[in-house]
This record gives sequence, C-alpha cells and structure tokens, in this order.
Amino acid sequence: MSERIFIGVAWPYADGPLHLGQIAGAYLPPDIFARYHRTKGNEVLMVSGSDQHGTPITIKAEQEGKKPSEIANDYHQQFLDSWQKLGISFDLFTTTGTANHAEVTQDIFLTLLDRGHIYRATVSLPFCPQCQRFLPDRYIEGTCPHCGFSGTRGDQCDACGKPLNTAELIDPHCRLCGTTPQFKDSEHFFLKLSAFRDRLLAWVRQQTHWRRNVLNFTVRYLEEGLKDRAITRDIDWGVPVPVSGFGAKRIYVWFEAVIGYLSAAKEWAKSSGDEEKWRSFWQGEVKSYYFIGKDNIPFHTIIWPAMLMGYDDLNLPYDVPANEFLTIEGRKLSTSRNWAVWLPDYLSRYDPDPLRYLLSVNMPETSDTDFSWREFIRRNNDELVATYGNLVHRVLTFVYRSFDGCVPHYDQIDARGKALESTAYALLNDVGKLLSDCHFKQAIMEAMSLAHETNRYLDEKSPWKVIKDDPQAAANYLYVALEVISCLKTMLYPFLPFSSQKLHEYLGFKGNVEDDGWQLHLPSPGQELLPPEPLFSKLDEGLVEEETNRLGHG
RNA sequence: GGCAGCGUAGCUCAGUGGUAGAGCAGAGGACUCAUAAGCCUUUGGUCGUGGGUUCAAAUCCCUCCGCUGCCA
Repeated sequence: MSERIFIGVAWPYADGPLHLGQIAGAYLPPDIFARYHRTKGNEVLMVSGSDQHGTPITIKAEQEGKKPSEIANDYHQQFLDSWQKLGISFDLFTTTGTANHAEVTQDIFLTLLDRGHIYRATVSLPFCPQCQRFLPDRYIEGTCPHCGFSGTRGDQCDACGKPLNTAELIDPHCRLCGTTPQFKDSEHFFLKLSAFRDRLLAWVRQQTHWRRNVLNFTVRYLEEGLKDRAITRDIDWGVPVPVSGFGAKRIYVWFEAVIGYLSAAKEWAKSSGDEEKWRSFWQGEVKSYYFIGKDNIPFHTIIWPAMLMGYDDLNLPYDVPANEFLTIEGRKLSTSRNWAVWLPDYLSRYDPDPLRYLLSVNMPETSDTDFSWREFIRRNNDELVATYGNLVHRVLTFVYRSFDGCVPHYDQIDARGKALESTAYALLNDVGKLLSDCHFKQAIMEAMSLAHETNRYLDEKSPWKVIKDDPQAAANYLYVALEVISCLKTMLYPFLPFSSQKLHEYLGFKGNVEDDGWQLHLPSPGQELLPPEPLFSKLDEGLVEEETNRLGHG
C-alpha cells in the first residue's frame, strides 16, 4: 500500500550562497527522506524555492547598484546548480517571484481578510523626510543603547548581539542618506493570530510524535499567548497588497514565504498538466513534513498552521522535524565574518557523497553539532573509504578476477551466510523504519554496521584462501557478500545516492537504484559485472590546514 | 531579561529510572583478497555544578554556570 508524502523545505533567502549549516539543518534531511520514500514506492512531492523578497535583498541591491530581482535571480540559479551537484532532489524548486505565487498569496490574503482573520490598524513608523519613504528596521542605523556600538541596525546589534527596537536606538539615522527619521502614521494589515491560540494549542498538544524541542517550544509559545502581527510593510519589493489604496505597500515576507509551500504545489500541478493534482498532496490521506532549522519553528508550527486553519480545508503539518545548528570548527557560524563553509566552494573541490555522509552521521538532530575539516577527512578516509568503499572494492575485484567478471554460481549457503543474510534483511527494515521516523543519524549508523559485519564475515571465511582448494565454497561465500553489498547499496542510497548508483552498475544492474525498491535486490548468478573502481577516494590530511585557513577571510 | 533545547571518555557524538556506550585517537596481536584497507584484544569517564525525589538517576524535580535559538 502506497503512501503519499508532502515535503516542504525551508525557503532559502536569495541574498547569498548556501552554507553547510543550512544543508545539514534543512536541505539534506528532506532529500534523504524523499529518496527513501520514493524507493519504498511512495508518492512524494518535495518542494521549495528561493525567497526573493525582504529588505536584506533590497539593501544589497542598493549597495551594488543592481535591481533586487537581479540579485535574487543570480542566487536562484546558483541554488539550482548546488541542488543538482549535491543531489538534493526537489520535485520543484521555484521562487517567490512568480505570478503564480503572487496569485496564491493574494488569494489567501483576501480570503483571510474576508473571514475577519485579517484587520486594518494604523501604526506610527519611522519615515525619512529626505528619501520620502518609510524605513524598515534594517534601513535605520544608530548607536546601540547596550554596548555603544555606532553602526547598529534597527533590529539587532551586530556588536553585542542584542535584539532591539528601532525606538531604542540612540541618534538614529537613515542608512541611505543619513537623515534623522521622523515618525509618521501608516495603515497596515494585521493577522489576528490571537484568535487562533486555543485551536492551535489543542492541535499541537496532540502532536506527541514531534521532536521534544519542537513540541515544547511551540506549546510554551502558545501558552504565553499570541500577539497579532503586522503582515504588510511600506516597501516596494514584494507581493502587492490586493486592496486599493495600498499600492505603495507589500505583503511582509514572513506571511508570504510560507505560502510558497502551497503555491509551489500548485505550480508543480500546472506544469504536470493536471491543475488540480496539487490537492492530492494537500487534502485527505497524505502526511506533510516540513524540514527547517530551529530558528524557523514558530513560523511552521504556529503561524502557517493558523493561516491554514483560517483559509481552507488543507492539511496541517504532520511533522516539523526541525534541526539544531551546525557550528564550524567549534565556533558559531557567521556569514558576515565569513566563518562558514560555502556549498558552491565545497562542490567545486569535492564529491557530494562524502559531505552527505558526514552531515548525515553528524546531523544536528537533537543538539548543535560541529563540522570540522579534520573530522570530514577522517570520516571520509576511515569510514567511507576504509570500511564501506574498501569492502565493496575487495569483494568486487576478487570476484571479478576469480569468476570471469561475473556473479558466481553458488550451490549452497551455510549457516553463517544465512545469518548474515537475515541480518541484512532485518537491518533493511530497521533502517527504513528509522528513516520514516526521521531518525537519520541512527539510520545511517545502523546501515554502516552492516558493512562492518560483512568485513568480519569475509575475514572469517577467507575466500582468498579457500578458493585454492575449494572454488565452489569460495563462490558460495562471495555470493553472500555480493548480496549484502547489494543490500548496502539500497540502504545507503538515500544518504549516498551517487555512490549507490555506481555500485548498482558495478554489480551489473541496469536502471536506477530507486526503481528496484526498498528490498534486497539479488544479483543473478552469471550476471556480468562492470570492471570495478573504488567508490570513494582518500583525501590528503594536508587539506585540513588548507581548508581551515580559508575560514574567516574575505 | 523571559521561554525552549543542549552540556556524557583526549576528539566527534549515542544513550529519558535498573550494573556507563560507539567511532576516531592511544596500546598490543593474528592475517594479507582489498584504496598499508579489513579483523581481534585493550587503556580511558565521580555523565557541567550544588541540592532533592527514589530500593535505584546521565535519565525525574529545584539552584547555579556555560553554549545555541526564539521573543522583549
């Protein structure tokens, strides 16, 4: 019986390249999850896109003398390239800049307005008399009241890290022209979040399968009470407010970006030729998963569900497996100080699977974890190359040479061989269960344990000795080893899709690993093998220093 | 400042009431098909601090310290 799975992935902000923190937290986990479900034979729709709106992009555009859309489009192309190289298998990765997205956003806006979930109110906001425009938080600079730093922006002080209100800034001035802002009335729309509190709380309390930090955080947040939030801004970059008299305002990004999950599903349906197909992933028997970093929790467990409750009969999230953060060489990641490993840089120098491996085995599922180059190279050399890659290579090269490049004909499997087969079957099930429960780290460790066990099996059976006197016994032993390697290929496929596909082909199979299903796919005796090559390469330890030196510069 | 999560072996991390775990690093050994890989044995921790509950606590409760995130 096939299940249907909707996977929403956090929308990366298109104002800079992706870094490993984002990959470990929000992008690799859903891909592993999606690949597992597809292999299992389930229907998957995995969508996301670039978030093109918001003030960081307009500021960057003004600084670089470009249009916001140029900046956003450049990074969007870079994201697409990164997904392809890293193997992040979106069914659709779109942007918030499409006409479709604006249409869906405005429809939700108007529906919520019509039903009384959105109301108007006038607020007093900073306005620059010189530029003749309202100033969003980030357009105002001043002196931090906490630490005295003079380049503090309106939302948070970069020097001491404290968040603050624009009104608290000492000597505030417009970031563009330096003029002191005045306060001026402006009418805005507010989402009546407070009215959803009780419904949300009742719903959230039933989600006992959520990760503890996600559940506790959300419950406490709701128990403290919700404030209505403004969902429009006095800017000209974003989705227009579909109400007359609001031509100079736009819908605020936090309201609009989450709608992307729905608009992307609709765009995907349109391009598939069946406009109504999106419904099969939004209504009825389908589980929706949202993969995000911990900073995004309230938007996905409170605000987006509230919007969905107010809008229509669409499914609420089934699970929001938010990850914690990745630190780099023991320090908090900082894009402004360039204390980050950028994905395009990584991909220009290394293969995708070693990174996918490290980030899987060291995924920040329950607490922040650390990325270090030493650990990356160590895991690559000692675990991927030595344990798994070498297992595959020692079996394939020995079989290839000893049995004319074909899968050997076996005549019987002894008790030890049968025990190993059962272990493989059991692990395949266990790993599948762990993956469907979003326990990625444990899943990959269990999968790797089969490689260890198979290395032990080979050492016990020593087919390289046995073959001298009893070639048939060696054939029997090696056949079991080939079976188990084929099983490893399937179990590790969600994590290491590129090398699994290679192994699939070395074993003489055609087509894609995914098409063969989440099951032990037995090599047929006589099946021709491809000349084997190592699956992974060792990395020089000197790279540790080389890569570490790149951090913090530029 | 409020809320949530985390703080376990030299390092990276598992482990939510019942005799402290894995991998790597360190020490020793047998083997040699394989990318000098793999396999076996082994050293190593008063589970951040101080209290409490319990026959029993890394695990539950409280204090404090530190880290991360959200909010003011």
